[in-house]
Amino acid sequence: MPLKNTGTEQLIKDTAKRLLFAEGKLHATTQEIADAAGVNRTALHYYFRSRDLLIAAIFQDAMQDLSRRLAECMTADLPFKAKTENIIAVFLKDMMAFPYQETFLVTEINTLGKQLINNIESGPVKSYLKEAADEMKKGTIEQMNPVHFLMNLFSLLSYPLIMAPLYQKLFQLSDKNFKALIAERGQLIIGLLFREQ
Amino acid sequence: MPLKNTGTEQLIKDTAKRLLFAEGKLHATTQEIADAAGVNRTALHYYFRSRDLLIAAIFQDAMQDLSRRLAECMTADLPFKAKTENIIAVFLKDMMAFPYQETFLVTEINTLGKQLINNIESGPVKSYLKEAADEMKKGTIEQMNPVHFLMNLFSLLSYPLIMAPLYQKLFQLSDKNFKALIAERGQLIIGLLFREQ
DNA sequence: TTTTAATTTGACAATTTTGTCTAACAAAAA
DNA sequence: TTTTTGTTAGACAAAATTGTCAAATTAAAA
Repeated sequence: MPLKNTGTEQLIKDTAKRLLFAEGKLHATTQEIADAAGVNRTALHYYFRSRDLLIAAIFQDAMQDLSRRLAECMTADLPFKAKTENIIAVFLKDMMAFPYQETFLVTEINTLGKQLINNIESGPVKSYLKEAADEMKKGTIEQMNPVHFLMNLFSLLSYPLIMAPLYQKLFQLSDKNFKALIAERGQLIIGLLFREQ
Repeated sequence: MPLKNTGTEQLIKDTAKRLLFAEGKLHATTQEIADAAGVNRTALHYYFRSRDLLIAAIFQDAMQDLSRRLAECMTADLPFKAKTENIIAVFLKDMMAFPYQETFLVTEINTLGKQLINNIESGPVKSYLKEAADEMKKGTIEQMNPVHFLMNLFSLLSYPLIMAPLYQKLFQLSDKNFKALIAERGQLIIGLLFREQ
């Protein structure tokens, strides 16, 4: 008999991702996840066997998603600056929806060990770094280790969103004003990373 | 009778901070903390009553430490660029020792609520932002909302260290090479934030 | 409709984690 | 030395969290 595919398995995973990646509740229990999904906690065991396996599935999904996004963005058939603008658009959007995804990944790696990372493809990143090096020779971007360039890019994109709860208070910004600031950052980052044309 | 002050209370807190802030094990249990400190788990209850209170104490300490560092750095009696260089030195050193301190703060805020932040002093930051605005008028730094300038600064400083476990793999860097890269970032950040002299 | 199998659920069990209590221990004071 | 009190540790209890099982439900297949 084929699966009925009621969507519950996906619902559980999506709900867990919302709690973990969007709301940043990294200690979420199976009960909290089940409640948020509106299903009995047993369903979680039916589909994933155990909490650890659910977390492992979410971890793998997130790693694969990150790998896929990197591969798509880094190897897009675009000139370097346009490619970088696309990276910013894609990652900024993703960070706004799921600011704590990378934090979750790192926390899991820190608690379970680095062997969790087995399948992250570094090829696409390598080729982007090579392009960045070429741009530096051309003089369109500052001379530096290309790894710095990429770390700068991701830092400027991601960190403000990860630290939003702290920074909103520190800078005394309303939700609305903070969002407006974040929306400005795409352009601003381009301006910082590329020399004035 | 005076306290014997065996240092155990401080030892427990320091050990917990090491696990949480340095090793990034945000799910550390009381047993793990006690074991790492080499004390009986009961000692933890003797000094802090409960796990929640220990976490609360650590949270308050971290917030106060952050506040203090901000106040000291932001109001130092130095010209703007030197002040910024000092901020970089101070925060880079701290991030190298405790990369997950801010992550811990944000995670706690996300799980327990924003009312956790009651006593962060925004005055010193405000005055630094004002100075940054003045520099923009003078033209030594790019024109932008000063909040962006400060978010850029902290992002460039902090994010690479927080994401080290991921980035080392993604960039295929040994511990040694990664450390060397991080050590370069102070200068690099200054170069990015300040116009060529 | 009846059958069949996937799904969902509630009750219960096991495990993990946290918290308490009492006694042992250690060091300063009497 | 004896007393006193802060500290530490082991045994036990409670609570929270996770895991299991069997029955009920649902929807597709026969």
